[in-house]
Amino acid sequence: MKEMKIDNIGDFLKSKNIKPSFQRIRIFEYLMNSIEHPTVDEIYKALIGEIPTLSKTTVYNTLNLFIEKRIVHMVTIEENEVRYDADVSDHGHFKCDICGKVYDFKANIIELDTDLSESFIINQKDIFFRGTCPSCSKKN
Amino acid sequence: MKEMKIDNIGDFLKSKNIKPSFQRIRIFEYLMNSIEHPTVDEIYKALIGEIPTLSKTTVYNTLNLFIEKRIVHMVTIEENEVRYDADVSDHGHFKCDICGKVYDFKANIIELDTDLSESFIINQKDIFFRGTCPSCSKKN
DNA sequence: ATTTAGATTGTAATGATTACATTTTTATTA
DNA sequence: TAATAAAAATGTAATCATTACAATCTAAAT
Ligand SMILES: [Mn+2]
Ligand SMILES: [Mn+2]
Ligand SMILES: [Zn+2]
Ligand SMILES: [Zn+2]
Repeated sequence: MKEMKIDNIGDFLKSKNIKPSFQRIRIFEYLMNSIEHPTVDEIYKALIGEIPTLSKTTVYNTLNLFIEKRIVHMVTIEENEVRYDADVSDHGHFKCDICGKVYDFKANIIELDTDLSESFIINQKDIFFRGTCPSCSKKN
Repeated sequence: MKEMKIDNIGDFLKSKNIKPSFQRIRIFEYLMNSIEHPTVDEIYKALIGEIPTLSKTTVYNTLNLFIEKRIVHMVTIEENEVRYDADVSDHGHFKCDICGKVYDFKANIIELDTDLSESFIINQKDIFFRGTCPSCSKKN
């Protein structure tokens, strides 16, 4: 879930040099209001009722465009499928190995101390934790 | 590449409650001596010459067992395929978006400041950076 | 109205991973 | 040792996410 509310998604897309087609607006809106980092399949299933002509390929194309324009991040914490996130601010992801749910958390990635030399150009920083979430550990 | 050298892989596997079959020893040895975080396919192709009866399924089964026993980590920085790492110490991965190479780097993950509550049980911490590596940025 | 670029779609292909049944090897016990 | 049981290894086929590619549609520009 993107924290900063965007009032007009069409204008926002235009400001990023993306033509705001109906499908693109709805896909971004859905992603922006999701908390669960949906997969392509989940996005497709959520919108096919409202946009009966939507194809999965369009969802793929749109998300790849959003990633290229840096308004969406790929989340690869899952092994076999990619998830997407409209919150491109620095934050970490926690995946519960029991229930599979993915949680956001704040992390001070900028101050993280590494031995990477200056000559590495860093475009994206991701932090993934795995373990057991509070609600799953309570059940034991 | 695992920094701490293991002199006898059979004994090491036994100490982790893993029966040291020939295939398991060779797969772990290959992973331990690799620097490139190989995929299942790369491991299979590297060993099929020496072990002509090896099947890809065995590589999958073996790696899943190693992960369960916590002597190998999954590296999901790639979108469509999982990579594996016999170095289970805390370190980060940098993927070059140009040449696709994956680099290790040291990172002080333990001191990373997060707002995750105490009730999250963390089993694994991963840090992934993306960008352009020095040798690729030199070419521009 | 014509042209052109971009947007959308569908079909088929690819490629990673898993399910499952079978065979082989190893360990245990009579 | 021989019989039995458990674990390891294998192969085939299925599943599923993703991509390639060609075709169609839309909307803006001339
Ligand atoms: Mn997130
Ligand atoms: Mn590594
Ligand atoms: Zn959980
Ligand atoms: Zn590079």
